[in-house]
Amino acid sequence: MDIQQVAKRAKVSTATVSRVLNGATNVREKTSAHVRSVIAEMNYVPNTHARSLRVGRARMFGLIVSDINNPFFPELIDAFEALATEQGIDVIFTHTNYDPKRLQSCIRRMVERSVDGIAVMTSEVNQEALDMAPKHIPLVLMNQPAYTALYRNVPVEYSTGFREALEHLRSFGHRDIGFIAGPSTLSSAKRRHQEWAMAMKRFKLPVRKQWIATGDMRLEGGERAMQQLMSLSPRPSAVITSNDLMAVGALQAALHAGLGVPTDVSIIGFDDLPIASMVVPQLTSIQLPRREIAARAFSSLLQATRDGIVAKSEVVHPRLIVRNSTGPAPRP
Amino acid sequence: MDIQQVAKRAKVSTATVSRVLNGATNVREKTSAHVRSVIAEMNYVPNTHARSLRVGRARMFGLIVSDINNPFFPELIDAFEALATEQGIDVIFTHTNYDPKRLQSCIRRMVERSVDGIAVMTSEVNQEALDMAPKHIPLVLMNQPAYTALYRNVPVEYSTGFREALEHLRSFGHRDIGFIAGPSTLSSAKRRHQEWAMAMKRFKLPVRKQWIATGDMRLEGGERAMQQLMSLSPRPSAVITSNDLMAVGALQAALHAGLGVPTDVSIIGFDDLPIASMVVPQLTSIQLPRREIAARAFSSLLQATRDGIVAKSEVVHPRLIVRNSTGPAPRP
DNA sequence: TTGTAAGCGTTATCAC
DNA sequence: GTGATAACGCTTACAA
Repeated sequence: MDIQQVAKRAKVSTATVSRVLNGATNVREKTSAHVRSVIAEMNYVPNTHARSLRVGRARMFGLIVSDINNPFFPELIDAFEALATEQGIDVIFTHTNYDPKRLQSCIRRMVERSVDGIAVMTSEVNQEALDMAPKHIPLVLMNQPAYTALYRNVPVEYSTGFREALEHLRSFGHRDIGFIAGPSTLSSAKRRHQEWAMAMKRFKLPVRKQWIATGDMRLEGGERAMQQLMSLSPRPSAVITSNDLMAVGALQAALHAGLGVPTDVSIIGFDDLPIASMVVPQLTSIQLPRREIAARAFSSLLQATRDGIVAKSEVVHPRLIVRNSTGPAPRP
Repeated sequence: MDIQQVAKRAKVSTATVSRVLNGATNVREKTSAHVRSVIAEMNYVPNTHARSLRVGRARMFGLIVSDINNPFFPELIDAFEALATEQGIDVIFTHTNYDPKRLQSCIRRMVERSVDGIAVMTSEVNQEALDMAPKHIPLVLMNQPAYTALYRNVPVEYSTGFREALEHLRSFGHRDIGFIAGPSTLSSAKRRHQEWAMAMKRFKLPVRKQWIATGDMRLEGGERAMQQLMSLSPRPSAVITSNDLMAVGALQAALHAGLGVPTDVSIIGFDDLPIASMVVPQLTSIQLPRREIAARAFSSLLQATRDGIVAKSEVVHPRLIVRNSTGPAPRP
C-alpha cells in the first residue's frame, strides 16, 4: 500500500497525493478533497522511512534519561513527549541506567535513526559518548556547565533552592542545620553538597563536619545517615538531604528514634518527588521543576532545528515547597 | 556520509560494505577487516531509514502505556526496553493518559514508523483504536481477554493474588474483610472488584455491601473511603484496596483516626509499587509482576515477527508480598 | 493547478 | 568473493 496506489485510485499523480498529504496550498480544493477521501477509504498510511530518507529529517527527537525507575524522570519524559506530540514530532526514548558506556550506545542508536535532536537528560555525561553525535545534530544537556561551549544546556541554579530552604529554617529559629549528602562520585550529589555549604556560609550559619553525613541516595542510606546525626550531642535541629528518598529515610529514622518531626527535628528533602506528599508528615522539599526543564530542553532543540539559532540558556530555578516536616526549632 | 563514500575509500563496492555491515559470511576476512577499519576511521553510521525502507522491517517495536507518571509503568517500560536492546531492537514509546482517542493516534504514529510490532500495555483498549494497525503488524495487549481472538494477550490471573491475600488474612483470624474499589468505569478496577468478591465467596467469607467503599484510585480517594469504612459499626478488621495509592491513603486515614495498623485494622494494597515499602508500617500488597508482563509481551511480539507462530499466552500470576500492615485480627 | 521523473541510502538479485 | 544495479516509497525541481 503506497502512494502510487492511492494516486492510481484517485486518478492523479503521486506528486498531487504527496501535496495533499503535506498540506501544500497549490492544490485545487476539489482535487484535495477527492484525494483525502481516497486516502481515508484505502486506509493509507504514509511511510515515514521513505519520507525521512528523502527529506533528510526524521521529525523525531531522541530523549535519554538516567533511570526511568527514578521518580524524578517520568514527569520530565511526559512533559517532553507532550510538547513533541504537539509539534508532530515523535520521541524515541532510552535510558542509561547511569552507565556511561550505555550513554554512548544510546546516542549512537539515535544517530542511526537520524533524529533531529537529542536531549541528554542524565546527571552524568562524558565527552566520549557525546562524540558519537555528528556536529549537525543538536544536543541539549541538563545542568552541565562544563559542556556549554559545544552543546546546548539547561542550567539549574541550585543555590536559589538552598537559599529559600535556609531562609525558611531561619525564620523558624533554626541555626544548627545538618546535611545528608550523596556520594561525592555523583556529580549532581557533589554539586548539591557544595551549594548547600555555600548557602550556609552566605547565611553565616555554622557548617560543622560532624553534622554532615553521607548516604547512598536511597531510603536506607538516609535512614542510616540520620541515625548517625541524631546520636550526636549537640545534634542539628534541622536536616537537609540531597534527595527525597534519603529524606524519607531520615524521617523514618527520626520517628523510629522517638523524635517528633517537626517538633524535635525539621527535615527538608530535595527534588519534590510524588512520595514527598505521601508520607506523614508530608515532606517539605526543594522542588526541581521537571516540566520546566523538559520544556527548556525541548524548545532549545526545536529552535536549533528550525532556525539554527542557539537559544539563550535560561536558568531554571528550584523553589521550596513547604509542607509539614518543618517547624519551629525546639527550645534548647 | 553514506555507504558509497565508504565503498570508494575502501576501494570495494557498496555491496561489500553492506555485507560487512550485516555480518554476511561470504566476505573474505581480509576484505572485511579492511572495510571495518575504514568504517571506524570515517565514523560512518548507517542510515536506518534507508535500510528500513529497503528491507521493509524497522527493527523497532512500539510500546504504549496508559500513564508514565503511574509508578506501575516505569519498571514495565524498563524491562521491555532492556529485552529489546538485547535483540538490537529500538523502542518507540508513547502514553495515552487514559485517553482512548490518544490511543488511536499513538497506534497510528507507530504504524507510520512501520514498527514491527506494538505492545499496548494500557488498562483500557478499544476496537476503533486497534483498527489503526494493519493486520500484518502484530499487537499484544495486557490482560484483555475480550480481544484474544484478534490479538495476542498477556493474561493476568488476578484470582491467585486475592486467594493468597485472603489465606493470609484468614490465618491471622480475620473474617470481616472490607474492600476499597476503584470506579467501575475503569475495566481493571471493575475486574479487581469482581475477583475479590469471587475469592471472598470461595473462602465463604461474608461480602457485605457496606464494607465496600469506592475511591478514585488516588491517595485522597483511599483516605475518604477508609474514613467511611472505619466509621461503621461493626467495621471490618481488614481492608483490601484496588491499588496501592488508595492503600496508602487508607493507612493514613486509619492512623489519623487513632487506629493502629495492623493492631486495630490490617490493610492490603494491590500492585506492590515502590511506595509500598516506603510507608510506615510497610504495606502488605498483592504484587503484579511488571517485569514478567513486559517479558511476556516482548517475547510474544518477537515470536510473531520471527516465525509468525502465535505464542501460547502464558498466564501471569500475581502474588502476595507480606510486610507489616497486616497482623492478627483484634479480639472483638 | 497538475504531472514527470530524479534521487534520498540501503539491500538483494544476479552476474561474474 | 565481489561488483553492478534495480528496487524500497516518498518529495521536489522542473515542465507543461
